[in-house]
Amino acid sequence: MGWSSEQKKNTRVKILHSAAELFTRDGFEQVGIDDVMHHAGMTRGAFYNHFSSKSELYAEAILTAAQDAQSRARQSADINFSHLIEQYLSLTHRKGEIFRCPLAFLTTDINQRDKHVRSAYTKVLKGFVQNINQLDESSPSTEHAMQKAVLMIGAIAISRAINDEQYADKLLSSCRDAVLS
Amino acid sequence: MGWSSEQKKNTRVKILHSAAELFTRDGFEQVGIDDVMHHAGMTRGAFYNHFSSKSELYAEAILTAAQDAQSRARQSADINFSHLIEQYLSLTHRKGEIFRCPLAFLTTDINQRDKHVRSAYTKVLKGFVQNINQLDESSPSTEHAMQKAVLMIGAIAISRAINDEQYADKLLSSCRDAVLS
DNA sequence: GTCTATAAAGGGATAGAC
DNA sequence: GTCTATCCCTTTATAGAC
Repeated sequence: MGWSSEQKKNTRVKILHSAAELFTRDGFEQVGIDDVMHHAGMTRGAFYNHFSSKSELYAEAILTAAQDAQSRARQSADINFSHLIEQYLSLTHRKGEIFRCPLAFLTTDINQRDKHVRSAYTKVLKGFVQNINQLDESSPSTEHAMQKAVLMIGAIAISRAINDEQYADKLLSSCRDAVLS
Repeated sequence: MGWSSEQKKNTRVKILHSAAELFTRDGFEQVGIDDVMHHAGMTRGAFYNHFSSKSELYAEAILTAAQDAQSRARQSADINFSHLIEQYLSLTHRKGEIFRCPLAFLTTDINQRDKHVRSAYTKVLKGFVQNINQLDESSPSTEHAMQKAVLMIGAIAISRAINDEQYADKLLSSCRDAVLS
């Protein structure tokens, strides 16, 4: 790979990280290509040298967002089941301050998009369930892993929607108890 | 109340049911005021005689959608805990064919909206948890009701996002088992 | 109270200079 | 490959006729 094409790949990666950050924060419709590019240090015109459409960007950004969230989460916790749960179902995650799992932050955003976006989301979800199944020593089955995944993702998604901080805290801690029991 | 103001209220209610149906199906951004009004049998200009903004309509439509979903669900099932669960976690609900719970269909749509929208969602969620707590005879506590609510809402929301029908079915049935156990 | 017409703003996508 | 400029369409919200 020559210098120019390597540079191009770096730019592409930079756009993807920018998109992952903005999309998970504000959703597909609220984020413009202008926002993504300016956040990456460029202007809108350069975008179409790297992606053919906003939707294509979104699909890839979901995969990037999942990787980003995982690597940021691992900086502050061991790879241990109960630590993973506590970090996922934390106030920090609910507020989206350090990492944002796209499964929880974009859940109902996905349904209306094209098949590539939905496939990306599906791929991330399957990896998430598999991770739980491997780390959880108490009950190794896909069904139990799915239940725990739904409790985790659902708790973050719902607690972010509601307006009552105390209720959100209680919801999170209730689900933490359920997943860890 | 005179004839004209009663007529006005009827029109308002008609707009709300139209909005509830379209918003739960396609989300806030995908639905225009034009769509809502034409689906209610009117044109866009008439809208602002009933609501001051799209956001205000959305907040009220969430409450209406919750009532509509509940009344439609009760037409085909007894008010019984296990029947409620089976209907909520059904293929019909996942596909949104007959009723659509706004808690599950609009989850991550809510976070970006104003406080009135979030308050409406919060109110519906609290009612949902309370309903579960009253109907569930096995474990009467707010914490258990919250866990079940998250499993139900999360399962529908996630299963609608993904692209793999078989996986979605397995996810739904796993959560059904968890809630009914 | 509902209609048509229009203002005003935003954003996806493309063209062409550099 | 990135820039500025522009096209074009959608959509919220308002004005004024009926």
